[in-house]
Amino acid sequence: MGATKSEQFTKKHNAISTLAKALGHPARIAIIEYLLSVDTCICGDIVNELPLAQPTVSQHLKELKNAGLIKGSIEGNAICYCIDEKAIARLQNYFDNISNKLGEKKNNCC
Amino acid sequence: MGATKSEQFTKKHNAISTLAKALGHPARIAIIEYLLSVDTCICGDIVNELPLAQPTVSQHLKELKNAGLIKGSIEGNAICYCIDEKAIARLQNYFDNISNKLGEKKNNCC
DNA sequence: GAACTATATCGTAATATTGCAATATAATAA
DNA sequence: TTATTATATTGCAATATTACGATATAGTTC
Repeated sequence: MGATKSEQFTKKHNAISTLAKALGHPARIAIIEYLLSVDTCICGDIVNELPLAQPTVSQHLKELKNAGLIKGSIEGNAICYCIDEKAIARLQNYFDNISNKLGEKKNNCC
Repeated sequence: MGATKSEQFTKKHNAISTLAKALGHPARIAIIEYLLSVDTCICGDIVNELPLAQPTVSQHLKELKNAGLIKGSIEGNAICYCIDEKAIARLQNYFDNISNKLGEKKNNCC
């Protein structure tokens, strides 16, 4: 016991929870916000932006990448990490949808 | 070591990551979707909807509640759980914002 | 009151995540 | 080639999460 029973849930539920999970750490939100704030994509100084050691940052970047939230391309010596708009669009869509459905509901609730 | 260094990050980053983290499990997404699908709020049969034991479901509900994503009100013997629209609105807003900012950017990226 | 129903909490085992020092890899610069 | 720089991987300790049986709590019904 202890392992998440992901197989028991639908692909759709797993897909959304994977995206959400990747954003479920302040360091990873900070990374997303940093990528959003820099205009050109001279990333790599993300490490300097965060109060964490380089291996830890690398690990967080890997998780964001695995979840499909960011993508990285090699830029000579450094690596250029960017937000993947598709993942953001998927999340935006998801919450828009929930919001709409909540709006349609009669408020005979809690 | 091993504990998340949440204190090192801004309140805003922690606030969003807390919401995202709460949605970072397929069971909790399934709960949200179930709450969304039932019209009147005769909850309590969430346990029957999920492939998990009652204590586990109760724990997931607690986490959603702690994060502010759902609220519950006692309805006689049972409990009526509902989505908290404010939390959804916050998330919707957050991703809308990111999406907009990404749109404004010149695509000199990855 | 006792029995029943719905939910929460406790305790604990299995697993996952977080963080970092040390080290590896790979490109660039000297 | 030998630094130097940028990033990734390994290994491991600390902590957190997930899951559930057993049990507690609290309301309902009889």
